[in-house]
Amino acid sequence: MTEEPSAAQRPTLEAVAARAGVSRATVSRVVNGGPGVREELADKVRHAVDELGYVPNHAARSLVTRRHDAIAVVIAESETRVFADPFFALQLRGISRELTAHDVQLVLLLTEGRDDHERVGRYLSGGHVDGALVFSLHLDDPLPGIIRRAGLPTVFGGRPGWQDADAGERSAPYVDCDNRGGAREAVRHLVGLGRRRIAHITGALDQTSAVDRLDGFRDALADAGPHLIEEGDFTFAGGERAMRRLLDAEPELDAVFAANDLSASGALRVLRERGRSVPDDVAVVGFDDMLLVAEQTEPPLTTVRQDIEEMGRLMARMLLRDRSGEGLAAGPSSVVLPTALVRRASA
Amino acid sequence: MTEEPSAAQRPTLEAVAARAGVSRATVSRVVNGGPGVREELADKVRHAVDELGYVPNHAARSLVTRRHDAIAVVIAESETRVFADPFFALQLRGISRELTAHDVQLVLLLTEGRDDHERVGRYLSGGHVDGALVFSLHLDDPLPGIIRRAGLPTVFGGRPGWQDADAGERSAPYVDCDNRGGAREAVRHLVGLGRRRIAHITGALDQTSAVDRLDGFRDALADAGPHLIEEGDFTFAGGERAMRRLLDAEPELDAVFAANDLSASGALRVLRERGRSVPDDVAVVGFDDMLLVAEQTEPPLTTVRQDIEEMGRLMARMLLRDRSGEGLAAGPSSVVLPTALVRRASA
DNA sequence: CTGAAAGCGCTAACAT
DNA sequence: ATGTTAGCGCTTTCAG
Repeated sequence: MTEEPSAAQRPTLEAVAARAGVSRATVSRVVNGGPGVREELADKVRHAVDELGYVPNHAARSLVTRRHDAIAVVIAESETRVFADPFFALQLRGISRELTAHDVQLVLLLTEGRDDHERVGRYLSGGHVDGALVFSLHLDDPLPGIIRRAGLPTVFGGRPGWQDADAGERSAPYVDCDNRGGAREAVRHLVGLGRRRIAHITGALDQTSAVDRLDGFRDALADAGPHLIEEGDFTFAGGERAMRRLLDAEPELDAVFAANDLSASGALRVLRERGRSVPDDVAVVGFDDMLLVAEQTEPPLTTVRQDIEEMGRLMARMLLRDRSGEGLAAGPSSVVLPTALVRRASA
Repeated sequence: MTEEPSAAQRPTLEAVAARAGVSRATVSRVVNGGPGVREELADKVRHAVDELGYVPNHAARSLVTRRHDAIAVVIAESETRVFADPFFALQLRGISRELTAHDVQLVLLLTEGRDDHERVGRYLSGGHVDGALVFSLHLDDPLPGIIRRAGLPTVFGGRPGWQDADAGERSAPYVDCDNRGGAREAVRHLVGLGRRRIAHITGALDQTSAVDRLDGFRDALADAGPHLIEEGDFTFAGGERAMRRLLDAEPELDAVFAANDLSASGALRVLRERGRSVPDDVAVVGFDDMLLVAEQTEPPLTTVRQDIEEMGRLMARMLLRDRSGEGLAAGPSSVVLPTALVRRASA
């Protein structure tokens, strides 16, 4: 009644050693692929391991090695966006793939606003994981500071917003796509189509991706009047709102570049409501190439593609490289991936 | 050069004890809220903890308590669906919320097909986590067996497909929504609208949710001819394909119930292509109430809502209840949540 | 109510 | 090449 019925006592290194007639150290060597064990003995050990169904105790191992073979993925995004947008899911998959290949576990930390930062900080400083992958920072986010103090190897997803000076000598490594270049290309495409009044629906401007895309827009259209730029927030509803304001301010507009596909999709909806045909009256370009959204809008969306899964994979790879002790000098400290314009029907 | 520059030696229980002038045992009691420590001493200890910035070493603790304060979330879904569908993201959020409240960590295990099952099984049996939440099982999935053998407390997301007999006396606890009842209600709604030729696009029939929804369809429409039922796979493309076949087989159909919103959305696209107006010519009902999809289709989708996030939260709660030793007799072993029809424009 | 001491299972020097 | 040994940091009887 008090005894745990199943989940019997798991065999220890000691038990394997006894069974194989060797010392614990030898078993440890075999299990961890250590060097210099006679093949004959190693075989015996492996047999004993199989027979007993031995699995190393991770806690005991961590206690001495101070490694955890686990990294944290922190998604610092609130309600609205995280899960309306398959973006994070794709990154997660990329990350998961890479980690799996290295037998490293993924601890997922979802934050729900500022209160959570403390909790996350505590966890990250708590020495439970070997590193962290941090996404979707906002400009005033306290997380980077917390992390730096914790001294935990970290790679950021998207260029962090703080000044490089703050970060000391080496700034934190990050992976991002070429937001500015992609935006520029999108707008140039619109210009090439002969559009003259091109508007922009921005993303949430407390994130560098939104700022960079806005910069790209301006690169291509230095003289765009302020009434052609309307702030959005990367959501569908934000896209709708922005599109309404744009149409009110500039009924003659003939193109719009939205900071992501979700807001482009909101814009499309408003354009339809207002009787503008796309792309005839108004051409629309998005950003992300989120298939679930871009392929299913009416009409399908011309957009700027970024390889989101690859970004995730890359982040994980950079973190693991760091972890394996290569440290400072190895490889570039940040990576910016190229984007590509994907033409569909909307522009 | 060889010294780790940051990440200095973290203080141990011992250090705190020395600082507070008490024994390790006392510090341990205070830190863990143990009973019977004089308030005066406890205060001293707490001060020392703060001054030193002491954080307990999790590995050391696990080693002796055999608890990990971590659970695994296993998503056993392949490429196609996991990340096309915000479904899992929502569940994850529900789970994360509940776990956070209990200071339990979430280890995410994404599988990529059968090869991965072994890896996941090994991890789950490896004694790294206190329990598991498992999603999206397919009928012939080896995972349940592996898990049962590992003797790990587990709650399934969605009714598992195996026969109860296999599972021994108590079958595995799960959380699901009332797929059958929801489907029935959807179809009755269509009938109430006066529709006479109602078709069904199923989900992937190796998952119980798809089978249950099909059963619900049949409950309401016992005499539906087989040419009115077309197999889909819960994807947009699957919905398109199925809709085409249905229209070919039964051009006169005036309604379709799709097993989820994504496939309903594919159906909508085909209906538009073929010049049928929705809902005038053909009424369409989906399942899930995935806002990203259902609110943005043209026209917006009438669908069956399930509270996905709540399902996640509930699963976590059930698992934690189990973990806290209440064991067998406490509470119902499975939960089926109600669904609700959400009327929009498509039916 | 508090302290002393015995491990939890494993790795990594250090011997041999 | 293999074995011996000393902890890693913590919880938990058991004495006092």
